[in-house]
Amino acid sequence: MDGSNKINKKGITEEQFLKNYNSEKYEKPSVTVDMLVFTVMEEKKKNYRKLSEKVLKLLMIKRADHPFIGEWALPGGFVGIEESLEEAALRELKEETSIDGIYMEQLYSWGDVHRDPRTRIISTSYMALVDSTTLSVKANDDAEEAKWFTVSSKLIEEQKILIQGGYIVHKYFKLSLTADNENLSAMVKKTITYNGKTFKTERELIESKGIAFDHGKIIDYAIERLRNKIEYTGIVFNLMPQFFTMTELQQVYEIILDKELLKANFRRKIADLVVETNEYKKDAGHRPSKLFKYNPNY
Amino acid sequence: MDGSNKINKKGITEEQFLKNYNSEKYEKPSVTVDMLVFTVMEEKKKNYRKLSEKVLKLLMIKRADHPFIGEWALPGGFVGIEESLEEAALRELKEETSIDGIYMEQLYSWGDVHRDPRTRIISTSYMALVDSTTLSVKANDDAEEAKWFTVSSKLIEEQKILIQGGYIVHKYFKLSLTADNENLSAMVKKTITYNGKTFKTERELIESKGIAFDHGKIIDYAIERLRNKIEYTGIVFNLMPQFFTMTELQQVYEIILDKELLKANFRRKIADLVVETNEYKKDAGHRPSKLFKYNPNY
DNA sequence: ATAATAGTGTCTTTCAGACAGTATAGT
DNA sequence: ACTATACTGTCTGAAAGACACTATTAT
Repeated sequence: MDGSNKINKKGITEEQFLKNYNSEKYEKPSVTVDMLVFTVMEEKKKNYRKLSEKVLKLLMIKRADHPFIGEWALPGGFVGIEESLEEAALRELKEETSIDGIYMEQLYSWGDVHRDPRTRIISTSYMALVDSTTLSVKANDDAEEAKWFTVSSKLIEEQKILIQGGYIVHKYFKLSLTADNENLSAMVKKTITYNGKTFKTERELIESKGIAFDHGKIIDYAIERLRNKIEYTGIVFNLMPQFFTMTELQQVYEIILDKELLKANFRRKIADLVVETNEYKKDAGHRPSKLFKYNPNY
Repeated sequence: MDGSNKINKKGITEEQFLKNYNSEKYEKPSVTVDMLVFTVMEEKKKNYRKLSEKVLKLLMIKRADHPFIGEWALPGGFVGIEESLEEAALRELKEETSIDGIYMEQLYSWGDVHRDPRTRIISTSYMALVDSTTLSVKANDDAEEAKWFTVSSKLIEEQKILIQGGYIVHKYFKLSLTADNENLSAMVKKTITYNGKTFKTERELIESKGIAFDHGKIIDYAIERLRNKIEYTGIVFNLMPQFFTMTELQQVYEIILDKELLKANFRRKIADLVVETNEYKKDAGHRPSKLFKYNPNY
């Protein structure tokens, strides 16, 4: 970048400096990426007329070795010395899911000193959103067991404590992951401190059942981000197939936001984000519904 | 966490496993933190009646050694093996500014392979917002020169290219940093790709004058985040003194959003975020204005 | 008196929330 | 005919945007 021949105080040029640079002076942490792969799947219908319900799913891997042997962890792995963070994340994603062109964004970097019992590990988490209709989870090479868990995070308690010149709010979120015979859970305590001047938000994992490392906290963070972003971006469409009905789209909003929406209002709100097609979904014992697709020109 | 005596396939217990764990199997990247310390300062008045104008400032350090010797960089440094990312960021912040209780949040982790010519370095950036009235930048210990630069980022060109089944949008942002006799700049190209299915956003530094490393890109990212967050959080108050007038608050919004706001509407919008006091600012050749403070109960 | 800012009132348009109504397939 | 869903219309109230008006100080 700086092609100059400038010298530093010791009279050394940049070329010489770089040749003699020793990055091993201090001990380095290890760096990993963790993937949060979300998708939406359908539960089977209860009767021929009813629509099928949708659920939010997260991909987890069963740990085959220490530490946390037998517990479930986010897919992920070490960042190679010759690959960027994003390349590492994409590589991990491809190792688990077979398709390309998946939406992915960086979430957060977790750097507590003792978050991994093996050694000092800093992990950057990435969230990926996939359309389950085009998805296939790869055969488990390394006898690695991968499974989709239904996820939900619910606020179960909130307390506000007044302190000198400010206050502290504690929010307790119960995270649940379920899959056929597996039931994992975690309790995350989110603390917002206002000291009369500035805010500080902290997340603490106060209980973790069957979820390895601090991954319960990471999952909770990801769900929060997903909830926020669905409100002001077109991020949902990454979870949808190319063609979908308005009701299907609304269902996805509802499971992510964890609340019911009014049909008429929902349609008005997202009208500009979609384009109608001439196709209809003629399926069950009721009126067929028009298929829509994403409107990228908005 | 898992106090069990489970053994893995090789018949090894967790205790033995951890004792024999060797984290040096693969070469590790170095990890640093970079601080983006923003504040708002006043330019002197033009006449006795006029209000002073406000400017957004960013703290930069002049590089005394290779690489990028003589150019300006964000304050930052290596993460110690026994400190968390956040502790490292707080330590760097304290080395530059003397006061505690500063608002700080993690922004993003930058992990391109060749972003630093010395060695492979992954950097996590943190944004800090400080109230300039209580601020003092520390004396420069290491003959390190620290300086506040006026920052601005402007969208100067936007082009949309239609491609097979989607489009690409290029946005060019011109970043300017100015301080007395220094004039730094960078051009950042933000590319949004829509391939008919998912979006991808990339940032590329296409020009950098006087700004070291990829810091131009990081600064641009931070300004975007600040602009977004000011709209839906109370983050601004970290840039304000305890007591302020409505006009002062509006000025801070205006310099961050880089657009003018209508007084009456602005006051209505933030009315619930502030509480009026009985104090007035009696200063210049015009009507005194009431002082407000932040309303933390909102 | 004047210049500059402080502060308020109100009109219009847009949007969110609530609810009620009509339409249409599959059995 | 019936059931479950598809789809539309409209009322209300809140909020955003635009603009005009009045109030108050230091010089």
